[in-house]
Amino acid sequence: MSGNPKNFIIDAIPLTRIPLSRQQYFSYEFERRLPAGTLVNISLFRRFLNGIVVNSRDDFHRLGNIKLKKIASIIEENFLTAEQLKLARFISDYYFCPLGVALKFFVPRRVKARTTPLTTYHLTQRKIKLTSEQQTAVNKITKNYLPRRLASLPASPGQGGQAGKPEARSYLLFGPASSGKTEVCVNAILKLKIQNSKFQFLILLPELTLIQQAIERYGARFAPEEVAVIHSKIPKGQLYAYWQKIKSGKVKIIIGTRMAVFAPFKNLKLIIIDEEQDASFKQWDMNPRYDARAAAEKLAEIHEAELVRGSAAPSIEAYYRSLRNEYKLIKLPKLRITNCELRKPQVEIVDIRKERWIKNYSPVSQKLRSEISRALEDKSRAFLLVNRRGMNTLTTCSSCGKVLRCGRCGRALIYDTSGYYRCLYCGKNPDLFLKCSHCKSTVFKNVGIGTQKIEKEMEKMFPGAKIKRVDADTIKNLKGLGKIYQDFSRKKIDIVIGGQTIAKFLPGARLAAAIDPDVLLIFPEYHSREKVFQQISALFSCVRKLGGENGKIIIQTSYPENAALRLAAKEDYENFYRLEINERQNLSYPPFAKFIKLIFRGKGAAEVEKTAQKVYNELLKAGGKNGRSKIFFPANLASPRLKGRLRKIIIIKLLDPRKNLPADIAEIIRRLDANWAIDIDPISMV
DNA sequence: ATATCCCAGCGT
DNA sequence: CGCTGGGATATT
Repeated sequence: MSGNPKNFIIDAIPLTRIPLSRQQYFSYEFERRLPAGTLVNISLFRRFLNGIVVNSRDDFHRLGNIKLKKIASIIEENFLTAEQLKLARFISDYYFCPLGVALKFFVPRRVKARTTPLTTYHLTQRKIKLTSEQQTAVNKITKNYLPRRLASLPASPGQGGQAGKPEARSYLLFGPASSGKTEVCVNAILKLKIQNSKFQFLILLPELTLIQQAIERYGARFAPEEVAVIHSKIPKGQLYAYWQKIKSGKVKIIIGTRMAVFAPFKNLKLIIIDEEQDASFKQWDMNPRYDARAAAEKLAEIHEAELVRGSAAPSIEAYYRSLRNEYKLIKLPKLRITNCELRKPQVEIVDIRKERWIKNYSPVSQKLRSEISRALEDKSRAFLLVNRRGMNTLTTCSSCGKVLRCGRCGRALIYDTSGYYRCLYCGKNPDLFLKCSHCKSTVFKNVGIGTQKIEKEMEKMFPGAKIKRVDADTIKNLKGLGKIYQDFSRKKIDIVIGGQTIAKFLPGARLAAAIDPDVLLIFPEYHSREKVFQQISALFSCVRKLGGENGKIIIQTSYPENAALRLAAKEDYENFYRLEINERQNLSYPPFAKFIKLIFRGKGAAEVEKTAQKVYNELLKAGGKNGRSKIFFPANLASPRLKGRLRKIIIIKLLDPRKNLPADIAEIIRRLDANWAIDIDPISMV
């Protein structure tokens, strides 16, 4: 007989991967109850690891001879808050991630900080008088500051609203570049801070590059010890110190990237998601593949906090939801800056095809070239936006310029390393000897301009100019970033070449140009047009930062008639939205459908083929019944081989995104082993 | 993470 | 029949 009634059974989640098909907790013996959230050390199959207590119960006389191991040691009682446990559960359930893996992200490495953080702020506490529109926005955001129970939100993001109207506690703050969105947020925070000095505020940013200016704008209003900065480059010890100060309530404002949602907030009252449209909020490369925007929404629900999504070009999903009153839409008027009226930047769409007629084969048009040299003469600066996606080639017909497209699903065909043209979306491989569907030509051109190519071109064209290419390598450390910022401000750099985030990071440029938005425009993704719109909108914010100066924007393209480009050039978001939402509805894309991406990674081609086929058949059987979902045949990826393993992708499209995932499909996904990557609401489908 | 079990393939 | 290696499995 085992089991001692005087003891207690403690259920704990080991911080490791337990297959989703199994129970996520394991039971141990201990002489007293332990509060949920306690960090313990437990033995699990001949090794010791950390775990989180989720439940304690009385022991009982266990049948058979079931022996439980003892909790090895208690590291810290009440280590995780009840709110953190709730959020971890949500992430685990919604994103099909083992609970122990999700919890890992809530547990920082418990090490002493080597140095005390010494953050210096540019204390530019200039008092700016808000416009009446801005003041109204502040009032709207803060009017609900008293805790009020929220009619239960939909359990999962992107699932639309309830029949009954929920209290507006989520806002979409929509205003063009320099319309004062940050001022509104700062003032909302200050107002709430006066109401109750214990309130905590969270500012989420999509990328590291944007952290510093957020610290300057938000952090300056708080004492240095009330500010925490959370991102992956913060040293472990310092991160842990911040974690403790957030938990104790000492820290009042938390500025960070997506991982900041895991912090142990004590009295969270307002969450601001800046650059709401940015896809970097979604973690796509490892578990949990969560979207910080969805997590923040859950976090706001758990803490009964206000949530503000801010953007100059909101995501289609957010705007859609605001029109359905799931978010309250707050619009700031165009072209108004706090103290001076701005002239609209001159925007020019340059038809790059005409360059070929005048025998210019450079990726830089005559027009852009002359604008750059004019900028150099004026000693003003230029920013050239090059999509890093340029690595991916797409193919155009050399004689008519049409993009090669898949006959089955209409997406652009991509030249594969194996030497064939493929549709990476639906897996169809067209004929070996392709003909252009339009003009029957068999001569194609693989398109793709990278940052290096433009850098070389600039060196050739402007030998005296100071040129800086900013890409992933440069962003690796914060010091390098700071240097670029300073060099650019002090005019030590004339031309910067980089991606979209650099446009938002830079202190502004007189000339901003999109070198090749076409790559993005015809990229085989349902949201490619949305991305293009966002990129052009980033050029506007880059140029606007120079205050009253008259800026210039150049967009190079082979599709000057393209509606997304033309509306972006006019900053006409509403019409772009109308166009895009119709397309999404007609073709059943988000927010009218929901995608799930399953990727299998294996060694041998036969095994990969077989496994993918098997799961595909199971899914077909489960989902095919009611016509509510569509399962795409296992396809190859843009890079079929990765880290020596072959890969196959299965896309599930749920046609009724507001309904819960069908139970039989969920069950199949739960049974997939560790060789499968599960991505709910994926950003990319290739 | 890793001991253990199971099975295929091989040699005697 | 026994030995070996590889792969899947379970973990309180």
